[in-house]
Amino acid sequence: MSETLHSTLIRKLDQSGFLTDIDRATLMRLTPRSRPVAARVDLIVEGDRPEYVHVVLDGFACRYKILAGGKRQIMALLVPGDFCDLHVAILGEMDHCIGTLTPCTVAQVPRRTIEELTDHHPRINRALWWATLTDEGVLREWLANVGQREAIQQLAHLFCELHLRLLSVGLADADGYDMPLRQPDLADILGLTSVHVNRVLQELRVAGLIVLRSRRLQIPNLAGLRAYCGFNPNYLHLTPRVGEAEVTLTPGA
Amino acid sequence: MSETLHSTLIRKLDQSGFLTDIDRATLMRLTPRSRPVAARVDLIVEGDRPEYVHVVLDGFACRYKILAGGKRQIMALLVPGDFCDLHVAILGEMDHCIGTLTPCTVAQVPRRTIEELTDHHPRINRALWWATLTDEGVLREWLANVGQREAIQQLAHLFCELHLRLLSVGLADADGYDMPLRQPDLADILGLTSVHVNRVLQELRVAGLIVLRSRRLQIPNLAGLRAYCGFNPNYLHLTPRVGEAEVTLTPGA
DNA sequence: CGCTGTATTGACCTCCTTCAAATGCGGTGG
DNA sequence: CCACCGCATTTGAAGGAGGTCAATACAGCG
Repeated sequence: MSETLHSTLIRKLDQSGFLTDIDRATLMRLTPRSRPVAARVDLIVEGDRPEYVHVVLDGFACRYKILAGGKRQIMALLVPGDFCDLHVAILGEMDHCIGTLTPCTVAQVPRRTIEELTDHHPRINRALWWATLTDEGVLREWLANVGQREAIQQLAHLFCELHLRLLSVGLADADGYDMPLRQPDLADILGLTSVHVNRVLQELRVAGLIVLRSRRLQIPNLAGLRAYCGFNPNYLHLTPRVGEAEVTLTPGA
Repeated sequence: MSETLHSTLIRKLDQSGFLTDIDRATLMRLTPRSRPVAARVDLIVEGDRPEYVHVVLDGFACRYKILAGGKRQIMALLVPGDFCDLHVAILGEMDHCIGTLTPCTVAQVPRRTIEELTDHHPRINRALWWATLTDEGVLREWLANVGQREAIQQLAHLFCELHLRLLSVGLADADGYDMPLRQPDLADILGLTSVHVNRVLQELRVAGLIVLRSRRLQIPNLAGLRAYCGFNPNYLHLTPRVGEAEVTLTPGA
């Protein structure tokens, strides 16, 4: 199921709209080196200064921090195509951890290779900027989600976001996708307890907004779910063609 | 009080450690154009495609979003030296608003100038990357703050962060700084109500952790405040010299 | 000295947490 | 095919952090 570094990376960076054939050829010359990683394994921990930048080829990983008190906050979901740690190419030391949530395939690119790309290939540099800035857009939306929305709308919003992100990499279809995250993972994304996530999931089911069983999320009424949480996909900066079929933006409850 | 674009920008980007004299000379050739902006005024609103990148020279501004329901989440504080919208040079359309919180002086740099810098000046490019990635680090910490900490520790953490950030631009001293934010602003940063911020501020005062009156925040016991909220400054990626005098990292309560 | 905006207080409410136990489910071995 | 194990989900009861609404106090300022 897992794809190559080349196809994954090119599909991802092509979404920026900056690449030319020359750039794609440059990316094709990268020497892929990938490895399987089990679920719930750390790829990088806070304080590391890794020599490689990681790209997820298959599975779900996440950025997270453990705070004093032992609570975990997940600060990003990393799905196939996402860079785990472009940061370290610039900042040196990691200020958070990266771990798998499901079994993953992960590719490694030497830090020097990234530096070479940003220094000498302006359009690839811009495409990498684009990837970083869209990540930041997602992060901002998550902050708004956790800070302002009620639990039930938080969950609905997360499901809407994942739907579009997975669509853009061919891992979802119009009305659903595989949802391998467990309830405690969802809880640590949203700043809730897993108990409350459980109760709220049931509310969403009863409202007919989702069908979630055996690790598969079905969305019977996409427009309804989006309206319910006030979902506006602009922060993902996707090309218009990705799953924009019938976005109805009625202000949510 | 407001400084020039040149000195502000160079001080900021120099923190990355990437600039040479040549780069600084390049930055000196920028033609500054700055303007005063009153408090509570929008510089850019969601959906804009501005032709200028803004830099705060004086005062406090913020990134924010208004969600369906009218609630405001502040997603970043912009203090002197901070870029408001490097994003637009790459992403085109803004996915959030930027507004002043206090009276500000703001400089404008044409979008094309930024593109020219990122394309042809590798070390300035990296310095801009550094600025963006540290912003992202702050955003992650805010998410963890809002998602996992109790209100009183959230406030303490915010005060610790601001202390270091303002120290790094010469706007704080060892034991305090000017705090122009009103309680509703603090509330929208932390995902709380202003009523609750008020009550929690009093708790911090009673605990002897802060003295806050007439827009001035005093921190009588910095190590104590940091320990109280488990503050770890690593995410700011500051050079060691900035205010690291006596960071004591005892895990917070 | 009154005006305006911010800070403060009180009473009540509810969303979410906590703790602990029970249920369900996918796999495995007998 | 069934019994059993380990894991995730589900449920219940009770408590607490923070929200809501509305009134009051206060500070800076013309």
